[in-house]
Amino acid sequence: MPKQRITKEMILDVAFKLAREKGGEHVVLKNIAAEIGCSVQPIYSYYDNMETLKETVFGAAMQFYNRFIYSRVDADGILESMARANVAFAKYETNLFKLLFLQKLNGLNSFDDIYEWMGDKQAATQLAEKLSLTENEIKEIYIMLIVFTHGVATMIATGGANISDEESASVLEKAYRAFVKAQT
Amino acid sequence: MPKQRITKEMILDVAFKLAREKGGEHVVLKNIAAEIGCSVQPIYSYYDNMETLKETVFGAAMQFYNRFIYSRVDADGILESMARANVAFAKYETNLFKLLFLQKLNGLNSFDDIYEWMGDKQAATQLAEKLSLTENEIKEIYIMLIVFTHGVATMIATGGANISDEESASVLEKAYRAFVKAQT
DNA sequence: ATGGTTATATAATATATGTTATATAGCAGT
DNA sequence: ACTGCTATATAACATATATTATATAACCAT
Repeated sequence: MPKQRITKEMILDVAFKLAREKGGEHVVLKNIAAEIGCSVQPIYSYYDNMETLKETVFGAAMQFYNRFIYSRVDADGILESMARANVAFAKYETNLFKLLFLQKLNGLNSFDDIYEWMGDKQAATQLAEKLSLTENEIKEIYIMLIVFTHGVATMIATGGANISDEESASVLEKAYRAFVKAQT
Repeated sequence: MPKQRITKEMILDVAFKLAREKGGEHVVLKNIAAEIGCSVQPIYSYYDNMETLKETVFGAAMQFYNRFIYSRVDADGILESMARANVAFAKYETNLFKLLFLQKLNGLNSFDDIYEWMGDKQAATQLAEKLSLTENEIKEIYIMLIVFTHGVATMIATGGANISDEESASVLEKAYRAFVKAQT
């Protein structure tokens, strides 16, 4: 049999690159094939249909997001750095941000779910000691800050992204301090 | 000439209803024609192309949004009621919320722009007296609350909308108090 | 070297959308 | 009643997408 010129990885890489650089709506058969320089058959030999390929791209985007955030988390100032990282993701990886957080539904049912879903429990415990607050109070602060951060991030992602990093960092800091102060 | 059976208003009404009840992506030629029970010609006789019709639908959605919000604004507690109204819009008019705030770009460049764009100046002046704060401090609170509200609204609109009105009202109230307290 | 397996290419098919061309038929004015 | 204008219908055309069918050609085993 002839050796394979196109691998499953090549297809996913190109599809992900399209999603990242042009937006999720550009992840279509002909664009992928054209970018690789092949026909549509290799794609169908690895993926049953476009649907499953797009799901794989979504998973890759989620993985990319997690690495992006964790690479920017700072041990002192966990919540603030995480908030800044999320806003940076919305600004510099706008297409992926939209794909992950503005299109797909993830079925949250309460704000506690948000904490479960996004929360980093270890960080919460550490911070409770540092600020000498209860874990429940930290949780409260965390949820409030996540919601606020998501507001900033969404506005940046949908608004054309011209708010400077300094300005968004400043507003995040204000929100964080306000939420901490409120627990007094 | 034969009397016209289909009016421009009928077309816009049906297109808007589709956007509201099924989502913006369902505003397509055949759906509109099918819903009215006519061919595609009347639509083209009133609108040059689908693009302009969709822009008109967007405008109608914006008008609907403004009425929705203003009908729920309460004279005492302007900011809180406006925040709750925005979250209610995201929950009960999810399709329109997505159309207006999660898809189109509106080109904001700074958070001051947000204030200019969304802000109700009169409310700000009144509130400044009531809380005996400067207008700049009110502006600060306003911007922070708008961002927070947008975070809640977006999470509800994209997350499947099962957070109760009480829970979201409670979290909005907390945020408002935190932002007011921070100006002390 | 030859034949068979299979990776890939080419091309056909299906569906959804928008747009335009042609046909029909209802009403106003004479 | 006839003529002509025009609102609407029917149908053709164009494009974009996914999917499937058929053809080709490269490589391994014999």
